[in-house]
Amino acid sequence: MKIPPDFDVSVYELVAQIPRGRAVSYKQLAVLMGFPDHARRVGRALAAAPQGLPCHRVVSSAGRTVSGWTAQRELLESEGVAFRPDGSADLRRCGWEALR
DNA sequence: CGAGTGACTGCCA
DNA sequence: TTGGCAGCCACTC
Repeated sequence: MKIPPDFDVSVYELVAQIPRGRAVSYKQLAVLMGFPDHARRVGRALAAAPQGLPCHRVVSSAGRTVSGWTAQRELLESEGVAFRPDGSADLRRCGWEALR
């Protein structure tokens, strides 16, 4: 499956829909948008994401915050996202579309 | 044009 | 449970 030119845009729109107090993994985003094998591509898209996008709500599948961005955890916590003692986001409780 | 790198994942020891 | 390793894709050197 090829990557459409509006792939990045789809990522942005999806991220913009993440409700406050929720977190999503790159893999989750890739799956929701129909590209389960392009989590890495999603990460690259977010690296170039425009300001104003709540990209801090996106973490790795293990719940790890973005490399080199320690403040991301603070932001999520201030929104009500639960974190584990090891410093990973609790996607089981605060995962978007994966909450149940 | 080949090699290296990264906001990733999943499998195996 | 934790750490190492191999696929993957796009971009830069």
